[in-house]
Amino acid sequence: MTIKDVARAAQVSVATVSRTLNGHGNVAEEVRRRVLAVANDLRYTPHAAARSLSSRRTQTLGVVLPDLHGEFFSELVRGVDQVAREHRLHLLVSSYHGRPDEQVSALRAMRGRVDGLLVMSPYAAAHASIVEELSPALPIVLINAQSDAPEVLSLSVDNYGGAQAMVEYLVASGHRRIAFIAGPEDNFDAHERLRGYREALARLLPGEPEWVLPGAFDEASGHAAGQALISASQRPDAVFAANDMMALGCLFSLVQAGLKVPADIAVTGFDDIPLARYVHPTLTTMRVNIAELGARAARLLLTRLNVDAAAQDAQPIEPEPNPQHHNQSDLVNPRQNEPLRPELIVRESGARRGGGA
Amino acid sequence: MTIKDVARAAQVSVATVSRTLNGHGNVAEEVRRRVLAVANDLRYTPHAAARSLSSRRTQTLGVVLPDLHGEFFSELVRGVDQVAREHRLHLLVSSYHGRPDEQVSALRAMRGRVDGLLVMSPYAAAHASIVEELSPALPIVLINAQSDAPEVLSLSVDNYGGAQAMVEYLVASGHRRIAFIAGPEDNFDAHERLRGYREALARLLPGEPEWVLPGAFDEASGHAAGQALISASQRPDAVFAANDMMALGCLFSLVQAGLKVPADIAVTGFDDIPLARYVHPTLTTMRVNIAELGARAARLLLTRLNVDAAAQDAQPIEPEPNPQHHNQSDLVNPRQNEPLRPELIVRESGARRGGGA
DNA sequence: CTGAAAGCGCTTACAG
DNA sequence: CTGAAAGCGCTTACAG
Repeated sequence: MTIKDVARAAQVSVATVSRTLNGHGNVAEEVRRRVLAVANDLRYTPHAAARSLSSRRTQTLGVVLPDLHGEFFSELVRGVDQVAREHRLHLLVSSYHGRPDEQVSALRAMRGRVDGLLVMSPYAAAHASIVEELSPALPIVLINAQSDAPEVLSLSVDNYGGAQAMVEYLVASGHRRIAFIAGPEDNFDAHERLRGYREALARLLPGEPEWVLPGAFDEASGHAAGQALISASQRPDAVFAANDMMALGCLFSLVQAGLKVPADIAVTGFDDIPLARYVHPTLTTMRVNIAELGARAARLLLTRLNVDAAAQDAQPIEPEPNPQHHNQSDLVNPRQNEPLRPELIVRESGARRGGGA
Repeated sequence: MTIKDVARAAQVSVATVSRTLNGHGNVAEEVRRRVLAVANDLRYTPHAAARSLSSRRTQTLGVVLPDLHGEFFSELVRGVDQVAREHRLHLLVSSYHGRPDEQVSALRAMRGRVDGLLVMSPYAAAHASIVEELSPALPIVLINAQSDAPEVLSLSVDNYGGAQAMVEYLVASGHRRIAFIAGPEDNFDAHERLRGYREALARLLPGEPEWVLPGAFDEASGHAAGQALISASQRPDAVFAANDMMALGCLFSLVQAGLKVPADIAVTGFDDIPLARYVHPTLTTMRVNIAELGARAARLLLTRLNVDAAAQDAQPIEPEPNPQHHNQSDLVNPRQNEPLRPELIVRESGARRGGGA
């Protein structure tokens, strides 16, 4: 069942069938109807690979993630999927399970499969070379990472500002000795959050020393940090964990030790995972709208794709821009690559220190 | 950068380059090395669409889901992804957001994009026609649904057996009046769980009447069911919710009303969502290993693909089977399409009725 | 508005 | 073991 069969049945050339099916307009109305009717009767669907090969377009967006585990990635994919659907694009997902060499081949294999790529790489700039190798040929948007290559767009979460906002909140709530449970050394988000903690602490409480405990973004390391705090000679007023899983681990260890949260010690996190609102006490945290991050990254990529397409269209004859090219004026929003601001979610665990100051 | 460039640089024909890159073996060792070196130098990657068009293989598995929201789907995709990676296959994901008409076009559009399809459709047999239309051309594995078409494979969770096991546990724990919070009418899983509850109740407690409350698989309906139970003239000993979210909603409403769980009333769920181990009391439930479901569905699809490929290979000349064809003997496991058995996870909320019987 | 034909970049019998 | 050539199923200038 190919375009030839449709052409034969409709008594036209394959060129006319192609033009009709692609809505090129320059087809006589009567012929158009006939072709559409025949194609429908025959349940004809164009063969995607053939179409991609000749049109140089795959109608597919690639998403390359470090992993598919957990809510973060499913939310991200959900946001990307939503935008892709709006534009009738398909989604090819790929993960590299922490193996950078696999990511290289995964990225290379995208050639001829996707029109553009969304790449998430929390390991700071680890994959810069491959991205820069690909990006002239394939539009790429980096999520939560940066690249020196000017043609590589990127979109990130304002972890630095978010961490500052949390410290500001804790200080405003009367806390002074604020400990921080850091994330993995090689993690970009973790770094930015630590940097935000340090900056805000130095700015708001100039005399106060910083207090940083190591962590690995998992519950166990939060638990360990909590136990370290319990046995410290002087306990902090508040603990700010670089993510919610560690905050929960810490929370559990404090509660186990008989401490009251937040009366004895406040605990806050970062991410607003679903669990945050179910634990007792409920967790104060910074919410990051991951689906929104995915959706915005996808839109950013689409602008690149449309710009490129428009540039190609224009080359042959007229260099003047065609404003109605895709009726997607919302996509040329200049603020679209601004970092996403996390939102403070106040719940029980970070409440005001008993009676103020 | 095409295969021609590589051929020219290596001073061989494109056919030889193709054979080398595809590991066909019948290439002189010296030539093979030269081609590989040149291809590597040139950073050549075959164009996927061109390859697909001529080889009739896309090296891609399609996953069509009702939605991408939530842990269930991310776990499923994770399991599929793992198997796909092992076989160096790509993953095209698609969701239809509850719109059956969209699913039809989504499925059609898979032509030429994927070698096989994993389709999840909890709305009982709603999409039978489209699946049956496609399946002669495209191998399909249905997840948690069945089809009359014999060529459509399917894999499901043994919700019926799982629900029975939960009732058996509750009865063995001394509970007699066991209420059930049902799921959506049109949901296949929900139906099977209700059926399991009814069967086990009739079998184990012949005199006891069944007690079914409506629900919608969300927390709110579980909460409503809980309130209905509280105001009932005689409270049940235990409530078995058709999924965890409803169990949690019910749990919260009972605790709010001052009841003790499980002392006053036991509450159990189904699914073992992450929250289940964090609520108080922790939730007794049936665990369904969704990633395993995805992985097994993918393996089942792969056997179909390999069988078909083998059949094609065999047709031209020799009908004898080639046992070493893919060295994937684990894939021809005859038990591979057996339903996945959920596992009882005993936690606090479903504990033994005070002192037995 | 329509058709004949070239071409997209590969793979694969077919000959040698 | 190797190459010339057909063919996969489309799209798209190019003519008319």
